[in-house]
Amino acid sequence: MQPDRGAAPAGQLDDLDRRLLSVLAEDAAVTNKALADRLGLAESTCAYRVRALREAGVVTGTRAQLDLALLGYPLQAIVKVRLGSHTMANVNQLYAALAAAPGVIQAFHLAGADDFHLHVAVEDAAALRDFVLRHVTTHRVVRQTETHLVFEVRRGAGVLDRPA
Amino acid sequence: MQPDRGAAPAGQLDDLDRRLLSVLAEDAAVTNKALADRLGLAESTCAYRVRALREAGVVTGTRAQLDLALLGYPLQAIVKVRLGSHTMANVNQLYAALAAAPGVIQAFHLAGADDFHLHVAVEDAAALRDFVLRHVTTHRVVRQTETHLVFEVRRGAGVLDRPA
DNA sequence: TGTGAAATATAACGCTA
DNA sequence: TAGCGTTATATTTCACA
Repeated sequence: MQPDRGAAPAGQLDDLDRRLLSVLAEDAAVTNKALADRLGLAESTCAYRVRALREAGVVTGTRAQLDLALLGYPLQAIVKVRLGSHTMANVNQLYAALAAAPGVIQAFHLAGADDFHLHVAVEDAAALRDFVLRHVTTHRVVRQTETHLVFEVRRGAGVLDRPA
Repeated sequence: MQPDRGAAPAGQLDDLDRRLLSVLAEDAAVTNKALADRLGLAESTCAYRVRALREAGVVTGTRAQLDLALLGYPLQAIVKVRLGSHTMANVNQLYAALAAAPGVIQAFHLAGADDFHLHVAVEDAAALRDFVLRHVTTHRVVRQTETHLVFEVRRGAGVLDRPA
């Protein structure tokens, strides 16, 4: 068992870690050499820190980002879902079903009047209607839905670009 | 519901492309060899298709996914924003400012009563109040905001797991 | 589709401030 | 203790046949 050489524990991220994560959050495919050069680090140091961040669970994975319009799903919407009954079994079961519905990008479980917000991508308006009728309102526990067209989604600044 | 054929990029996406994208969407760091093995392709063929998808713009990039709670931002919220004036200049300028605000993960521009939904991650309740007061309500064009705690966010099934 | 050269990643080590 | 430079080894990528 290797004694850890100060592997960055989850609670103590320094500014260097934040800059590393900031780059990786934008482009996870960057090579270790390029990353090291960009931050003025030695390659060995850079590789070590990145691995430590991975092992600490700060980096949970890497995902390819897709152009949904090019894939044939140019229409996006937010579907607000309100329940009639809030037993834990109802909520959990519905949440799983909604998240698994085809076309759902993200499913938010919220506090407030709306129980869930579904961010969905579909082919066209007809497909959107079909989605709601088929995968949302069919559940008996769903009392009400409200669907809003998404004009545009932008990635935000994220949490890393803060003043240290 | 038939997906219309007009929306596809230069090369039509076949079922193989969808399976490639499905894997890459879950783990962009998968090696070409592993990806080829998993789909029963030759490595060179697999590499060629992935590159073609990249060049076609279907894959727009790869991003590291971070554990926001471990980073020190365990609280997430949806901030609904309503405007008082909807001139194009107002909307565009505000949208840019909101998306650039620290802590914003995603910014949705919507049709309907709410103009924007901001998905934000913050340190605690005080930071959430601070975020709204400092980066949202300070803009004169903002008429009203409404903030909802996010219990949980789940990744949805996405658009690729549909019946072909 | 297959192959081999070049690039890259990984892990270990001693050294330095 | 954290960073650096180096080494050796394994793996991956990419152009070309």
